Amino acid sequence: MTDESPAGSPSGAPRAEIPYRFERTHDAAAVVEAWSSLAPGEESGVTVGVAGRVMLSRPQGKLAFAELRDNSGSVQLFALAKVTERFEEFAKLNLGDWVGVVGEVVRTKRGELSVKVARWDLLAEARRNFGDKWRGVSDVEMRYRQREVDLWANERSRQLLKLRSRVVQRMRERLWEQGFVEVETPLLHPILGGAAARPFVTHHNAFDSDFFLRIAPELYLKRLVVGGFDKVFEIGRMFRNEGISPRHNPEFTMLELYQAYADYTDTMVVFEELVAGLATDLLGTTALTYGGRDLDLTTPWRRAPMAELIADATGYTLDVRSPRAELAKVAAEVGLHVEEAWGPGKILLEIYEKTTETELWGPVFVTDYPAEVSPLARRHRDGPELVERYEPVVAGRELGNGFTELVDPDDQRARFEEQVAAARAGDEEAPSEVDEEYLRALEYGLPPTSGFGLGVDRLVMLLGDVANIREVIAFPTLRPDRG
RNA sequence: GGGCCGCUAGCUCAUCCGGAAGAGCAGGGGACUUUUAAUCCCAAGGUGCCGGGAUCGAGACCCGGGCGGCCCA
Repeated sequence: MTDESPAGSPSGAPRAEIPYRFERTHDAAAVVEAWSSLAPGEESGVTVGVAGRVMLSRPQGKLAFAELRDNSGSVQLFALAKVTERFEEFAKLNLGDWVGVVGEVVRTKRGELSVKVARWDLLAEARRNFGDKWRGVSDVEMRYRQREVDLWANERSRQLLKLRSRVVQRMRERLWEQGFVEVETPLLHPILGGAAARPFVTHHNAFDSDFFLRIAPELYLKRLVVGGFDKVFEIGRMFRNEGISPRHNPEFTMLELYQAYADYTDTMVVFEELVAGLATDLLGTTALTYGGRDLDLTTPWRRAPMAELIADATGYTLDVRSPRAELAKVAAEVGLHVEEAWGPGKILLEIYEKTTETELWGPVFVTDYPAEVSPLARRHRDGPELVERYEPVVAGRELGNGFTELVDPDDQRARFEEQVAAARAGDEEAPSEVDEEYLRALEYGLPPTSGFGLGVDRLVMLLGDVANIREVIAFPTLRPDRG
């Protein structure tokens, strides 16, 4: 179904040769805007060059009308046998054909602003059609596998990818304005690190060694802080070898940011101001609607410890210091299968994710995570079982993850060793060896630092009000169709 | 990984007690000097996702597989 034959067949009539370039003077939106006050039946006397796809065609004897669509919008083409060169051929243009047109801007008697075609070139022939001209393409599989068709057929798809582009652009500009330096760190990692996730593995031939596609840039970015970049960020692709769902794509885009001399209370402010600012830049407001429900991103956002939120949601008073047996009992009551290897912190986190996170509409910073599940975060100033970590939760999902960074090389080594032990016990999301290069960097001295990651795809979903991550990814990962 | 649903013309969809597969749009031919999903006439267009099975007979029923969607883990 993805390899259908070309629709119909060319008429066989000789087509003009495809030119190598076309001199465009205006895009469709510019024409429509510049001549908005032209009266019905009036001719502007100005000749323009426009180009795009023919999305509707209405030949009518010695006249022909067509809708020309380009990246900016649409404008009508108006052809007359007496005026338009190769009129017969123009009247036979197929939907989807690309044309470049030179002609005068006029408004028809019926009031439609048009370019009256004098000269024109076929710029590309559409040998395949672009779906039903009224209903477009709705087959979800086709929309994702043949995104080029979807983008022409569905305005909404185009809007979402444009929104994504503007989100990333404004994100960069805002961070630059705040003095953050944008950097790029390796995608090929010799050791797993920076997050808990199963990796993709690849192979470098010359070194004859395996590399992991990165699951997070965290350790490299903090090494740059050690090197003196006190405000850094990276926007880039991450790869996690996990299942696909409406909220997960195996490759996704993350902003990760670090600021020296700051703790987690400082970067929570950076986070909420960034997200609220982007909403204002792109939607003009922080009062959103998501999935038909109001969502107010106005700062400051609520901050609440995980244990408090669990108590609110479930009535259970628990924290990381609760006896493991008690935590396990509650976990079982809420339907979790508790594994032997889970300590109290892991059980508490699972209870939170199962019972509480999806119920949080937010925005809210869930704070103070168990140290056991946060190997890169600094222990809480109020007690070593917790760390100074937060996850901003919006619409029942985490939008990011941040913390006061662990700067003590001895504690970091101990945490790495716990992870390696977990990997030996079968945890496929844990690194199998201690990252000595990172520990060495910490030994050179990492000042007090805080940072966060922000899921760019999920942010665009939120701002664009869509439920499926694939809507905001140009080419989402699909199973190869070898049917 | 499990459950439910979907897959019919290039696109959007019908057909449904199991009895030789239809429409609109697109594409082809023709008419039409101000159209707006233009209209009208003509002709053409199918491996009913793939493979098995029961049946005189399957797009439809059964089994297996593929791809996708949603939900759950």
